[in-house]
Amino acid sequence: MPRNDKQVRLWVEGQLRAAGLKVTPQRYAVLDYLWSNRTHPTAEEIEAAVNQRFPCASRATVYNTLHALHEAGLVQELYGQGGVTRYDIKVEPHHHFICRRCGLIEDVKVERLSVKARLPLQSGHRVEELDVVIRGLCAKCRKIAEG
Amino acid sequence: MPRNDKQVRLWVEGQLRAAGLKVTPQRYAVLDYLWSNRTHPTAEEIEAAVNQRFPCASRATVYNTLHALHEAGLVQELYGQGGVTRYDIKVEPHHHFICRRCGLIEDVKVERLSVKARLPLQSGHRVEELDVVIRGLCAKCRKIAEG
DNA sequence: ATAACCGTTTAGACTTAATCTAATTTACGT
DNA sequence: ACGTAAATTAGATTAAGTCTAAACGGTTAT
Ligand SMILES: [Mn+2]
Ligand SMILES: [Mn+2]
Ligand SMILES: [Zn+2]
Ligand SMILES: [Zn+2]
Repeated sequence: MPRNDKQVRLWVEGQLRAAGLKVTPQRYAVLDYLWSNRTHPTAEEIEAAVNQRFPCASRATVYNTLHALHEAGLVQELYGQGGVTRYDIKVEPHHHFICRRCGLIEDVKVERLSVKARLPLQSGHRVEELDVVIRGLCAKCRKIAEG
Repeated sequence: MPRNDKQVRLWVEGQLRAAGLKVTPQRYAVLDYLWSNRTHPTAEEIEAAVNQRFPCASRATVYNTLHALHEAGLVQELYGQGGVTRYDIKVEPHHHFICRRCGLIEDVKVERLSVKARLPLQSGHRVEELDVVIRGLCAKCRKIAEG
């Protein structure tokens, strides 16, 4: 796990190369942003952040990159209410709490959840991944709702 | 659990009234359709099905109804790849398997999965619901992919 | 039954996340 | 350096879902 800027650079480049992707400034910027911002940003937020200093990535490229990273298993896509996909770097597996009122998304460590699937399913499907979304009211919205 | 048409009619009407909703032909049609079609249809599919005989529900009404039923806890919304929400009547809790290749959505009985959340979360959030999505390749796509 | 109220329905315009396209640029192996 | 396949781009396009203001119709009270 990289600690300083140089290590992050090498890690990001290594991850891209390992996924068979050319290392472009755009891809670097997107993956570097996701590495240092675990806030489940939307594609639009990523585009804005990445283009803050020197505009360098078009919308199409941001989407292309995110899809490539997703297929490479480096990035998780979160589909939620509102039809806006959010993106999350996949450094270690974790689940999510989502507040139904304010939309807050919070990581939930796997240790706080015990999920055991009786696998493989009888149907012959191959299970690759288990996404758990805990829904409810965050502490803040709870206060408001409970009065 | 209703068995014949008349019982279904009474059940559907009762559910609507219990949710504080007026019983309109449009709402009846949507809920009745979801009762008898557990295929995770999209709003568009529901609209088409409901309007097959006598057009009676506009797009806005289909969405209004689905949202009302969702808020009443009668209908579950499934957000997935492609930004198209799918709807599922909530008769008994269950989870879902989704094939990443062909998009197949299959119910997974809760008995096949043991999910235990160490709750409540320390954060003070109120947990209301646990959605589990099992992702992978369905038997059919598995064969194609594995050659 | 009648009336009146307010929740519900409606068509169609509108918003916007995401995709598509075809021309241009660029990373990288040789 | 060069050549080529891969990647980027601006802008048009698609389509899921929302919004609006006018008309309608369940429900309840009389
Ligand atoms: Mn996360
Ligand atoms: Mn289901
Ligand atoms: Zn909240
Ligand atoms: Zn499949």
